[in-house]
Amino acid sequence: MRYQKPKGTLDILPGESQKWQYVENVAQQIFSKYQYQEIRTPIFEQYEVFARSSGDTSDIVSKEMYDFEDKGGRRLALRPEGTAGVVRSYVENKLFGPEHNNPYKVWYHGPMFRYERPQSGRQRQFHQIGVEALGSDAPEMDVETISMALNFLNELGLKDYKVVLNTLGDVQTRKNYHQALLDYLTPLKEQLSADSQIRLMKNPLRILDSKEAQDQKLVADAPSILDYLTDAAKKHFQVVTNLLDQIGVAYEIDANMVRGLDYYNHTIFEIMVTSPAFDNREMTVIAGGRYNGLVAQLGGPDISGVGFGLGLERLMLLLEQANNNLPEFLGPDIYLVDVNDADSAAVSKLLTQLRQAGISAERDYLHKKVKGQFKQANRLHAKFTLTIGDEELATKKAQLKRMADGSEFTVDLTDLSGILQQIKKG
RNA sequence: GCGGUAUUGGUGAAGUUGGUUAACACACCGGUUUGUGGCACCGGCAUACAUGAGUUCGAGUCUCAUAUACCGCCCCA
Repeated sequence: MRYQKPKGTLDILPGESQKWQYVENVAQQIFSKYQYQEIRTPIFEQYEVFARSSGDTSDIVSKEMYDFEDKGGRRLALRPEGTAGVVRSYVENKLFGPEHNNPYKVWYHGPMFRYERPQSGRQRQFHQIGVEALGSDAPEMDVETISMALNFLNELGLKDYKVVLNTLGDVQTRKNYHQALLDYLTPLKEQLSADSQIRLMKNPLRILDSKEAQDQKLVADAPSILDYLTDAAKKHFQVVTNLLDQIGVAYEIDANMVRGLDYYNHTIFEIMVTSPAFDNREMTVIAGGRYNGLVAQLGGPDISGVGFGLGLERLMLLLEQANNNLPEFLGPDIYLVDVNDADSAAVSKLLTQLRQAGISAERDYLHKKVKGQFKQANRLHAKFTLTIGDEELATKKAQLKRMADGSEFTVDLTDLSGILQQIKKG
């Protein structure tokens, strides 16, 4: 039997994992400047948490969710996205209460699961970093969210992106527009693609997003949601765009941009990039928006939220392409060579002392000969080697060799700080 | 869920109309150097061609099924 990882999953091996740590560290740094703190919620939740929040007819719920029954007969699901779990936690822990700071700002990172066909940058287990700000319906909060996303990308050295913006308005807007769209499209039903004919019943907004040429032609003359905004919704969006203008964030408005999840309203945005990593096709790396009403939907008070999520697999492809100086794993500062097994205990003892003194140190564990140990030290990119044998142990003097140029220094084995000093000099 | 392409050692791969020991290179290990790396030379390294069936005297080479990867659709991060 030959085992292989499940379809659509990835081993993130050493070498690769450094990049992930780097990105997560940058996220942590940037987000904390905006006073976001990390939250860790379960990887699985009650099925209903996702079904209720995302919408029963959404693709995620209807065909992409990993749902299962546990041994106690509970219906659970692996999280397909991060927001629902965070909101559930916010409600369950009553984080809206007066003793907590609101807006309550959290970020998270971790694996998400969707049962779909894997492709480049798309996995069944994939990873997202996301942020949520709960408890403010101020448009300023939308803008902060967008600018934080951009700040994050900038810090990673990614520059070639554009911000695409739209508004889905409030409940009344949605209702009015929904009807207007139906009025327009229903007579044209026969001209729509087969997929879009189904969408017409389930979620007509999605037709706006169709890639079928025949649909796009019809959509071009469809009513725009921007003409159906209520006064309040219009005002909210205006403040958002004004603020973006004032802080110098360029954006495009795409009135046809929609969302696969039902819980969004008001401002939605995507940050898109065009990169050789995706064959120079436009690709969304960050998507977010406002979801007033979701907290209430999951049993909490009528509290607003806004956030975004980004796919780490896609981000990694971009970073590789951008070829920014990503961190590499460094070899040991010193590699201890033991000449024969009898000296092994002394070597291990010194090794421990060196590590306790705060430097990275390594030795041989394969009983290699001296030559082999030097090869190994070279391969690990060790900065120094220290050779220890009977003679050295007897005289307490040993040769510290700088691997870069081969120069050697005699050091006193009883003088740990002297050795450390020499190593720190490089 | 639908369609297309692919799958040979640790890696990159060659494998002719199905017919002896699965080429070559890199990496790795060992030796030349009985205590010192990066170079050179020598040697070693796939009972095995994704898995399972089938056709055949004989299959890495043909057929079918399954798995996985990649690409497109759907959808999305």
